[in-house]
Amino acid sequence: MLSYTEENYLKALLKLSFQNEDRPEAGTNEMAAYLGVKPATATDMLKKLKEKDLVTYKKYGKILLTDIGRKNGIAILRKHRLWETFLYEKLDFSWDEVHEVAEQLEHIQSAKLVDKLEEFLNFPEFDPHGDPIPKANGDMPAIAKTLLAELNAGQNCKVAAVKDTSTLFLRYLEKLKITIGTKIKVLEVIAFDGSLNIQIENEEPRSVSMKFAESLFINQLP
Amino acid sequence: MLSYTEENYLKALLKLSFQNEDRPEAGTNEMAAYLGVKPATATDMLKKLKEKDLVTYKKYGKILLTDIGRKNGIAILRKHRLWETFLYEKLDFSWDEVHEVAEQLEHIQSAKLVDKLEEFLNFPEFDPHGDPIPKANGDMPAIAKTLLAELNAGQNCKVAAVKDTSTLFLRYLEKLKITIGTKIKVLEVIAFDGSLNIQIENEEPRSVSMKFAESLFINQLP
DNA sequence: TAATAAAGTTAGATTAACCTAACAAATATA
DNA sequence: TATATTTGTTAGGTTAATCTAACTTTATTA
Repeated sequence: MLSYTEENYLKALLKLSFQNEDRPEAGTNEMAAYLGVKPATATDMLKKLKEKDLVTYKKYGKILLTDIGRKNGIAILRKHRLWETFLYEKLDFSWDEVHEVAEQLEHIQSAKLVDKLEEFLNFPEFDPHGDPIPKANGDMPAIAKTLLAELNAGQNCKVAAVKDTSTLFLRYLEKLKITIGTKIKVLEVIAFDGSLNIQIENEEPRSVSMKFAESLFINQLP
Repeated sequence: MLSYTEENYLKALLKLSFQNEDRPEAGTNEMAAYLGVKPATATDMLKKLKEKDLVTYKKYGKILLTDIGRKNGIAILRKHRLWETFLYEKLDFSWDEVHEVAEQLEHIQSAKLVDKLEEFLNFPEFDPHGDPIPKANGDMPAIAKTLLAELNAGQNCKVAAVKDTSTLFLRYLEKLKITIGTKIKVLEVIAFDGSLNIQIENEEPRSVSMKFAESLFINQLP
């Protein structure tokens, strides 16, 4: 049985490994920063996780999840995303409110609860932020990894997921009436500052910054 | 903010105060036994709770909840019973499975979550065991406190709640097709051993033990 | 009421998760 | 490549919640 804290370390490592697709390992400071603890604390915990065969760890080396560690991390991510979906769909929580509560709910221990919750929600594939929900066996739908910023003028796409899940960004999206699935057409790319002119569904064209375009994952449309 | 453990002590004290209607206070050993810790541990924690003004406590004296302590305890009970209702009604958990998971869920911190959950469940008054669910303001429907064992031959009643929530008892009730609201008629009281002959709804009459009759709270019917 | 039993407390340890401060290794840069 | 910077580790300490063992107070009973 893993402690609340151990679970958080595994989840952090998993998230960091997604963030750098080609580099699935992380460093001590990186993990500490992500978890809001001091590096010394992370060192201690990583040694402990190594003892439990959940991560590979060597002094001054990079950290990787073992297969068991990965399996556990994915189970937590699954719970997190199912709870987010529940909060959003059944309890009318907004996009930016779900995360904080799901951080707590993801640590509830009950295999039956997770599976029943999934069934109750009708086996959703994606959470409210568009991130894929792992199945009970650990399978996970492919992650969209094209950013809006990578498109050229004239191309069409559908919003697949948010890269930035900060409240500020999510509120801004709400204001622009952008949710998962919203269609966007790129009208023009401004070379000067990387900003885009886009058309959201059939609304009036508007401009968004490069920072904005780098925060949205999309699926291209023909 | 209360710790997980502090919350459990408050809830325990509240539960013990319900168990002895006329004696709302508890002793150190009693609490320790209830919580599964050693008396020395309970002593330490009670001192801490006293510092926080959640209980009244004096060396070698009985323990009582303060108003603040009671308020907090009721908030936890509210969460516990709402989650039990959710598990039972929405996720198809059985009578005897809900408690364990609700023990974990009751510690999730989010006022919005509790209130939204209550709304989602349609403001239930009683949990799956028939126990009253406190409202957001702390109000609580009256508790049925007549036992089936107190009735005489010829009297009718409706099952209001279970006094014993052990798996063994709940499973037995299921077998007898007794749930909250089931009508029972007392046909005969056997003076020898306190057992009863009863009719459950319109089933064949059957005998139940005194122990059984002392484990069910009922509301009398005319 | 004196002896015994039950209930409750204290002191001193332990464990998990955290910290600070000082140090060591690895990496980047002048 | 020597030095500076970044990254990571170690040692020693803190806090919350637990324990055991010894002790004290209160309650029961012979």
